[in-house]
Amino acid sequence: MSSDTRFDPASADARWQHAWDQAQTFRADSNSIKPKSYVLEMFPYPSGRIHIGHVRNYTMGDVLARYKKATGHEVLHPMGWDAFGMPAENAAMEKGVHPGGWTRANIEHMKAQLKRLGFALDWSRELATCEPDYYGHEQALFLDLYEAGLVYRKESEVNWDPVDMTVLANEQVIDGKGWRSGAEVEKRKLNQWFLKITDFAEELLDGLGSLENWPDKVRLMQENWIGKSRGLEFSFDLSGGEKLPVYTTRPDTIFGASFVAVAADHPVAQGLDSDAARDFIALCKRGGTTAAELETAEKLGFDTGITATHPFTGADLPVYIANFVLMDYGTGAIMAVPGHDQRDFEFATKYGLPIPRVVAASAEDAGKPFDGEAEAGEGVLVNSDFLDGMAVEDAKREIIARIEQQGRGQGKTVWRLRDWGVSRQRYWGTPIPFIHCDTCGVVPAPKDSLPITLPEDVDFQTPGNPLLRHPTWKHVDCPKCGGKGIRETDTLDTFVDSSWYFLRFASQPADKPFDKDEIAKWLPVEQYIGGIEHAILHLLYARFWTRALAHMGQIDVKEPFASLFTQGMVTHETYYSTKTVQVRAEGETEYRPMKTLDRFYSPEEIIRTSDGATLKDNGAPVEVGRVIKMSKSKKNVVDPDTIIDTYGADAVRWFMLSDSPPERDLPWSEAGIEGCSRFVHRLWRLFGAFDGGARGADQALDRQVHRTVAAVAEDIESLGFNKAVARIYELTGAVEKAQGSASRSAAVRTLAQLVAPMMPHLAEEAWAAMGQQGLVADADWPTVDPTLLVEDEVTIAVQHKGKLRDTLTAPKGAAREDLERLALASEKVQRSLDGAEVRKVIVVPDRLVNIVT
RNA sequence: GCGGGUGUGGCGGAAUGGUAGACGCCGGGGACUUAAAAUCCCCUGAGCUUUGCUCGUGCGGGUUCGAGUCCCGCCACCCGCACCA
Repeated sequence: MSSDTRFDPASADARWQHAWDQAQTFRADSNSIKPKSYVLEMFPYPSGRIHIGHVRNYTMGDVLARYKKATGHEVLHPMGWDAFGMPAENAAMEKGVHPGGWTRANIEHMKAQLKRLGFALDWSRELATCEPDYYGHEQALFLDLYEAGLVYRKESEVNWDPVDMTVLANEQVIDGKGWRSGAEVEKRKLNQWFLKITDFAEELLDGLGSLENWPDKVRLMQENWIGKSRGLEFSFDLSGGEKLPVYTTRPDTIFGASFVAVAADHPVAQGLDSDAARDFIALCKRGGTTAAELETAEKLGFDTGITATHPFTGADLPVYIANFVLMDYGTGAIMAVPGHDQRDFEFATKYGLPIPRVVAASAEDAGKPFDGEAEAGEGVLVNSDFLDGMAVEDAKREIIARIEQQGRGQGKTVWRLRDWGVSRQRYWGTPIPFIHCDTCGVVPAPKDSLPITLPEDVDFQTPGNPLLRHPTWKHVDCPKCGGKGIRETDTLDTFVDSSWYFLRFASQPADKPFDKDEIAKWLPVEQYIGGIEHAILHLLYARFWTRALAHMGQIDVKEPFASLFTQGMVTHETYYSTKTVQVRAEGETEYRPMKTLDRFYSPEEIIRTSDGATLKDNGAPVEVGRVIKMSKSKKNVVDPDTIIDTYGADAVRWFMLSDSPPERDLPWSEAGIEGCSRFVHRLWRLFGAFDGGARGADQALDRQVHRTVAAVAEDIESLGFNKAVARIYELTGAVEKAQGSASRSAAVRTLAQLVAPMMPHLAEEAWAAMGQQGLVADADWPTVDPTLLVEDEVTIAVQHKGKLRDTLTAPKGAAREDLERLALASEKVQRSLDGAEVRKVIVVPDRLVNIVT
């Protein structure tokens, strides 16, 4: 081949993508006798266009999948669409398009975009969760869970927009108001469907221990989320004569309780008969329902006038309604210990309640005042009668024992984890397969009536749930009594869809969700890759769903993802212009100029130089802002199609793998992708210099080639792509410098194989041009000769006073005494020593000598 | 607020407690060219009294012969918080 022919990505990409399709190179065969490897990336929501973050995610998985194939595995690497969800309904409302049409058009476009990147995917297993042949099986599984007693209904609160007559997602509530209507959001109670994830709390917690190949941080986050805590539940006697059960994880601090607080929904609060109390409860109901909002909101309380008797001191403690107490956790009522809980501290400060100290560093500190905040740490008990002097843990045990003796309560394990509410009052989701009948109650739909499909003729121009107001859809006969019934009009949370898609990828019979034996062949997923934002919800729900199916005997796997990797985001600089406005602060008479943000510009609108940026249109300078996650509102996005057009798929893929460690954020830069593109062409020139007939050996080069093959393999297996990239750069430089020889020719061919998982199009082109047989995608990973990995000479660092003074070369495995002698003989070392007395010499064989004076 | 993470040159980053800055980008200088692009070569943490020395991994302490790495205390930024996916 001619080395002056430039590599043309546009034609090569299409040619090889077509060749892989034709040969069905990436089709996974369940019946293969090879060891199986299931590589999976989190499937995308079809929002319209592939985001650069997807490109990064899927490129990582692709490199691993191609490498696994080269190392003799039968690889399952599928792709599909998490196709239900709110954006489709938003599009329907804004543009008047049907959610299904919008979603399917998006899928088609995004599939074409993924194909352009040359991913080694088995497209024959593609699935979309919005199609009845997927969600029909999901309905069947939901009915199975119901049979197993894992599904139930209960009242639960939602954000209600009184103008749009609709339930709002948390993200649709902005400052307590509906995002579209601007109306004040209310909390409203609805009967909703729940999955009993709490039945599996202990299992899900214990199971984390077996997930050694999950990041510690994700395991920790799930552990905290499940939140197992040992505490005490006991009852206060109220002034009205009733008993008020409270739950606390700090029973040791009971002598520090200075008031009692209940949630706004608590019966004690609801039972109050005064306008002031009702007003306060209404106030609590405004605003969002999220934990973050509740806990950052200003602490507010209402004194009910009721008092509670302290079980040991007999003191009367005031009972408040407090906006930071959650009805869903514990008993919905707490004993408040302001000295040792920050929320209680803030509340007590605001309402002038006492803040006694009951834990201190030592007994002498019993009278020490608080320094503006609660102290939640360890210490010994003080001012606590019979607990004085005890450590926190001992005091907990003691108080639980006493309360149990009194018959007033008991030690109790409480979980933070709550049951999973799966009801959504929306159209674009899986219909929940139940029928409401006046005589029979809630009746499961018969399995042979599945799939219960969504009606197509819906409109989104009127407020409210389209399923609820559809003229015919919900009317159906009761399967039990044959009388008039009404379909459930709630649909399932889209997290349900993503809780079993990895099973459907592995096995997709038409008549059932999956086949048990086929699941056993592929699961668990060997490597799962996705964003850290899914660390808790998606991954916990998928683990739960898998365990629930195993519990019912439908599958034999308990943990779906053997190894998890969470990749970082793709970020980009922001560009913006400023304008000067005249402002006047309240009370000031003069206006003064203030610089403020005018608008953001997209990277395509500007020219970036080393010291700034200017507008393409008129050369006006713009500000270069922080490097942040790409987002449409900040306009700092790059479109994968555009960059593939310009640089080709391989340069884009290479960029995704270069520099930044995969778990960290990757800053996109024009200069960076230019550099990658240059490297693609540089490699192409090197491949052009392949000479199959060259003679002669170059042992140093052989060694480096084998070292690099071994290292790159290790790097890919540990997903250290940036390190693999650096090693390939190094080897490329060495091969370029080497004289012609058989070693060099072999090195060039090996290099093509090393880059094949990362730059598959270039590699195929080179492979063919070198006259190699078949596709490089089908070729075996180069073998490593272990004898070539052993070094015979090493560089020894010589330190004096812990600082490097000299380096010397010594044979590998040289004796300590020899190294010491060589080090002391060094002229530079002698100069540094300057006659000082050598007190000690530390020798680390093959590494360094440190001389201590 | 609670939970989790990150912090090393101009930039992305590398470094089993053992030579800090591999590799890439940017920048500077040179070669080739009528010229440009492309390509190739060299230099590139800071400072200084420059055969070399000192400082330097967010900040302040500590352990160690030796700390980017381990320990304690801070700061800044990022992510999650149950109806976004």
